[in-house]
Amino acid sequence: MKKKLTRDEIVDAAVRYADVHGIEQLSMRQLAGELNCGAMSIYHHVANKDDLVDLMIDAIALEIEIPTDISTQDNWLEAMRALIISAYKMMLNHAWAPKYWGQGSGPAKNLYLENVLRLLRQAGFSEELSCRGFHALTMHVVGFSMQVLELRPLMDTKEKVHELGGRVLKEMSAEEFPFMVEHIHFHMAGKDQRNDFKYMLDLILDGLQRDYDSGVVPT
Amino acid sequence: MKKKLTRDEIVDAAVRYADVHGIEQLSMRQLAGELNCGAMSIYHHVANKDDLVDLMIDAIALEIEIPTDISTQDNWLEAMRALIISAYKMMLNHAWAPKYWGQGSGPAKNLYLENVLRLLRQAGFSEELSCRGFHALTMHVVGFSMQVLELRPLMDTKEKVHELGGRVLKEMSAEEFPFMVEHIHFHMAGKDQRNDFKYMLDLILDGLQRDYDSGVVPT
DNA sequence: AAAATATCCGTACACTGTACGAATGTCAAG
DNA sequence: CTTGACATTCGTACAGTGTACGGATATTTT
Repeated sequence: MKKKLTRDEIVDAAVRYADVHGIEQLSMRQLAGELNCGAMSIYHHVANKDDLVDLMIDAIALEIEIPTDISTQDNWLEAMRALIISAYKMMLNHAWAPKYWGQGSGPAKNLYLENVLRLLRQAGFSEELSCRGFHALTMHVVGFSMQVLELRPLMDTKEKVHELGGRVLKEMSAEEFPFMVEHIHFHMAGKDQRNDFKYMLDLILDGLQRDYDSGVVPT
Repeated sequence: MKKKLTRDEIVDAAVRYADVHGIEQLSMRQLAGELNCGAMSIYHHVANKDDLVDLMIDAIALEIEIPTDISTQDNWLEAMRALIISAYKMMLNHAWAPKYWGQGSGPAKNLYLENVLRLLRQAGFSEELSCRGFHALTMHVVGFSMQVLELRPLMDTKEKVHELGGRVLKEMSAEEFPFMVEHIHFHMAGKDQRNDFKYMLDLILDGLQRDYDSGVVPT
């Protein structure tokens, strides 16, 4: 018998492999190669591949920084901002995560979700408004990171932006899609250095705060 | 020789098959069975499976209702609302769409994106603010529909909501996750009949309008 | 020491995408 | 009508996938 194989080792190796090579390249045999073991050995610690992905999701969920009770008391808004941004950054560190985030449900992920809810409820939001805020915020993290992660590999250097922009522009007529062409030129000029994630995050948070202050009932 | 096979037939059949059985069940052989042809025949009309998915994306993009110039003149806001909601409804009709939306780039999809940009620019938004609005709105469609489509099959009937809620509650201790437990009970009570998609959409649109009125420069 | 259990892994099977080339149909020029 | 070029269909084959099964070996329990 070789070395003792553990669940955590397997999951860690799978996460690393997916980070580097993409999750579509992650197969049980590849992973076994990484772990210097036979492919079927993995199945003694993991039910099947879907189960493995679930465990991977919860492994990366651990990277989210959970607010302490102390940091909460000051003001819920800053604590929430930090929590959501931390979750967002975690997603950006694992390009495969947003697409699979939804199908996982482990303790670390639950702790994250619990804290989103907690900050809202303890700030005095009604169950209804908390429910709305909860879904809005968690959706924003997944949706935005997915969008960014699709675009980023195509535009992470100035050269690539130009190369891609040029290729797209060649196939797209300026008569048919004048605003798209303008938009691509805008990106190619490198003028999009804003942080839209935080902008939209504040949009949501401000909206929630307004509804809270005005006592609006969600409809 | 059997019947003449066309690209559109293939793509339509693929979309229907993915709608019914899920895209993960869509294989070239299954699709060939649906079309009463050999698996390899498909490759004469389609480069490979990725290409097929691209074509599927553009096929469903056709379902988005594009605003006419007339409907635009009244007010851009209502036209934009209608356009975005139409795109959202299209996504809901094709559960596999949001995950693959990003990797497709055909004329119908481009026309949709072009119109999002057009409405903003013709309403007088700067390039900068249009860029922000464009990404915010298109992201909202994909992100929100993905979230909804993950949850919906688990909670599309009262029985399933109860069954799922009960199962989750059994594994989740109320001491560890009190707010999650409360949240699940809230959903199980059927009190979440709001339309959060439109709520958040208006949040974005109002935010853009405010920035426009106050002449804020995106940072 | 013997039996039970945990862990590892080689083999096999049904499935996938698709490269290759052979078969068959369609059509145009001689 | 014949012939040659091209379009279209599809059978076979191959490498890769997830994983069921059962045998081998190590560890623990009795």
